[in-house]
Amino acid sequence: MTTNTPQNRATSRYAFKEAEARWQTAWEDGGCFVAEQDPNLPKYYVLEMFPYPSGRIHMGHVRNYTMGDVVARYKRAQGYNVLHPMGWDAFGMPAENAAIEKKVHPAEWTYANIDTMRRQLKMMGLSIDWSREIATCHPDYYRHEQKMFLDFIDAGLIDQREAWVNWDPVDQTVLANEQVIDGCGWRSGAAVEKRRLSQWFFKITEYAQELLDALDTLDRWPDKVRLMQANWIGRSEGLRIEFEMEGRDEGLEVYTTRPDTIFGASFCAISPEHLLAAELAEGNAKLTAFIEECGRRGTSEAAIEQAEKVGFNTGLKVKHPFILGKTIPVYVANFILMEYGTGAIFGCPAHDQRDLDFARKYGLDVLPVVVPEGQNDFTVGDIAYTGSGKLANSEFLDDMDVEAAKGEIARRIEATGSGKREINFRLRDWGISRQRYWGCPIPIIHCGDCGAVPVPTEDLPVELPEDVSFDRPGNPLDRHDVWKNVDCPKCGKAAVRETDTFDTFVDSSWYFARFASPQADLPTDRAASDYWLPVDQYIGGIEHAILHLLYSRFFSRAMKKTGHSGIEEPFAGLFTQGMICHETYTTTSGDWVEPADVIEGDGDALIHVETRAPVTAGRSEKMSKSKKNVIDPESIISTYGADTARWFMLSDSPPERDLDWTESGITGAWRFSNRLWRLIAESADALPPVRTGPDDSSNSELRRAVHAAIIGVTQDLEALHFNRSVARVHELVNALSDADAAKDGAALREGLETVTLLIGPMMPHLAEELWQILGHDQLVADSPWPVADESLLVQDTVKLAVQVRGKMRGTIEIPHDADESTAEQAALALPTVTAALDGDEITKIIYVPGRIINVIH
RNA sequence: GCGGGCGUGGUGGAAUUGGUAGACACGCCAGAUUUAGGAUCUGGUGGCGAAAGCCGUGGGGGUUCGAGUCCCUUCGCCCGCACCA
Repeated sequence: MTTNTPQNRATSRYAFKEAEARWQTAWEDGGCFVAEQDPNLPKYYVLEMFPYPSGRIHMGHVRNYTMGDVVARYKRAQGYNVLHPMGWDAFGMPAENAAIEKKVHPAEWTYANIDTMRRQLKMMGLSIDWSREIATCHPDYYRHEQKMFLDFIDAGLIDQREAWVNWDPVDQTVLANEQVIDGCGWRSGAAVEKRRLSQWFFKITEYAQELLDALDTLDRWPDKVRLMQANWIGRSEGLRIEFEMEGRDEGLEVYTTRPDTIFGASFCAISPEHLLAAELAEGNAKLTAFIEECGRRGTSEAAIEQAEKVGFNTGLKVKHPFILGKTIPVYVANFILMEYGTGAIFGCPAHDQRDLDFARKYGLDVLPVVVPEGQNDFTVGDIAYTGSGKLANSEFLDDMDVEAAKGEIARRIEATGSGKREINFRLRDWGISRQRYWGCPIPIIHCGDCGAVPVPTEDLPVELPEDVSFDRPGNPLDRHDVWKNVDCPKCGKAAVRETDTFDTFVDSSWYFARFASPQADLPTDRAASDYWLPVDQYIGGIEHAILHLLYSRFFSRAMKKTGHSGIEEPFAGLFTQGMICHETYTTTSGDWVEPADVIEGDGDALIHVETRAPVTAGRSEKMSKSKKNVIDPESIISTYGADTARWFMLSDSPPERDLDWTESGITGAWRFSNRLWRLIAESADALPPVRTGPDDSSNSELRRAVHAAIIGVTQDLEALHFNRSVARVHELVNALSDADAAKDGAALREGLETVTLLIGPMMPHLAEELWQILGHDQLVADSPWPVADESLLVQDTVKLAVQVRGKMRGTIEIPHDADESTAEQAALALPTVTAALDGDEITKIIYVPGRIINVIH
């Protein structure tokens, strides 16, 4: 203790380094944040998306974990039994890239990163139960994942089939979509090919309807995330139609959501991956080349849809089902997805933009069959018409609206037996096979006789072999003969292990459940998970709005079906935070410059600190290493302290929006924390002693400010509006700074104690320090949240805005329960009002008690 | 291409959800003070105007007694798109 004599307090600044370390030790020694199951206490499970151990924490982590920590500490103060754990999403490609580039084993690299990042997170003073830490790359974690996979197989939730991948012929490896740049492998530069590989799938599509319906129950999720998931699931009601093909026995099955436009059909198109395309390509070199060319695109939907729409006329024709004698050409087209519907469509160019682009390119007919109300001479140019209207050029459908026409076509098609109504989903099954080393091994053994045989439970875990090298292309598991070659568990013959590993999304789809019982022998301890689950507040980046969250929702259902859990929805509350941005700097030659290397030269011009070359400030962008606009959290915490960093993260920017990192922002937070420390350290000795009984303080104005702040901060924290709670704390501190310790001692003590408790979740170290200075022995971490005395907030009079014809003309102060005539009289007595009326007759007066009075003339 | 979001002073943002636009903070201006500190304190600060006042929430239009908030339209920027995590 160095700061506790009055002299020191008055003259020194807050010694954050020493204090933060001291309070972190106090929390740890007291076991403050160790969560224990207690059925008598209401639980609250706060979880932030766990980090990938990429090396060091970044500002996005600081923001994410600060917000979660505020919620955790606030809920703890409110009397909840809080679970707030931390772990590592530790499998993934960067570890393998490091192995290739830096010759370090993925495990070694990963665990070293975890050590660094754990140490950095601990510097932040988070209220985390570190005894529950898990890492997904540890066999103690992934053995349970393998067990659940086997249970999922038994429950019929798993499928094995072929699927397309991006293949790099030089690196002999499968590429992620992000590794395909302009159709070439990111490392080798070789043209990417598409290959079909046998892969494992989770049958998430069986839950499509349920996952869609249950979105309505997630009332503490952002609407936009629910909407994005609903669109992703993409339920559509349409019609499957079989067209007769000329000169062939079998028909062509297409799926359409616009059967009403069938009279406008001018072509059919099938996916390059369609079986018919493959059949026609045999002995047709041109078509084969076309299909191969399509295969050189990436597999991503964005790449497919953005590519210019091209097709290949197969020469085949189908018969129009309703126009006798009319035939329609069949194309193979690059924009048809095999995964959706039947992999074949009929194109009606007038009413679908993609079809229109295609038709214009190949000179196909564009016949409008839906005409907007009142436009009889309607034609389509370069923009397809997708709105409502009346059917035209469509024989028996003419003059119907779109919905009626859809129904009529469906009825007629079904009557002929050439098709049926069908509900389709855009959602595809979740392919989980990854041809990589650093992931959870898929516990399957392939036997020539028995096929794919699950590894028996007693043989789990299937551990990754450690003696692997990355000096050759391809998956090291594939060439690890000792690990790979095993006996078939069924028949005992020589067999080989599955060398694919799980998608890392599998790891992150159930970690929240593992935190409830991280040491359990089974994947979950049901008593623990039944108590703690679901997660009450989940916090993370918007970039996970779809995949991670949807997969976790599926996994919860699968775990319920297999008895591993009792819940369907994993995350009762969800909050998605914005990103951290920073100004970018470039030299005249366009190279990025780190903020730390930029200084002001002569005048205001920016220059490079060493080369003195001129530097241009660019727009603020998401912090990224490639743009060199990152600020290292550890250096910020060392310089300003964890509390200052946390306070800045919470200030100003609404948490769901992007936050601009600025030097002035962090120094502003730094000054505020010192100002608050000084305010309390300097007045502590002049205050009356710690209260023991009811408050009898007299300064009601000050007390009103204090209790209004309690209500405001509580509401704002409850709504996760951290920036507003920060503003309210500022307001309270401003009010307290104006108070006189000699005159309003008791009220001031109440106010200072209150503000200390209110900042507790946000600046926990400083709060402990101030609480001690104010004479308390107990930790803030163990203290209850302040409760407002609402009776102090009742005011006798209210200030009312007075408008004349909606224009603000002044204010009046009247009793809060004043009747209309009192308010009117007061309003009309205002000189600004009489001036604005200018003698006109009043036609109407609108009086909204407590809000406004509006005089109309 | 499809889907989603955002736009308010010099800056970050606030606005009880249709009722006094700009809380709070940064910056800036003026002053004070000093143990010269990553200072502190006091006052001012949306724009135009001497003032009265007028104008102001990306642009245009509409609904309403009243619109930052609701509707239509338009522009700009950002995010996601299934093997990144």
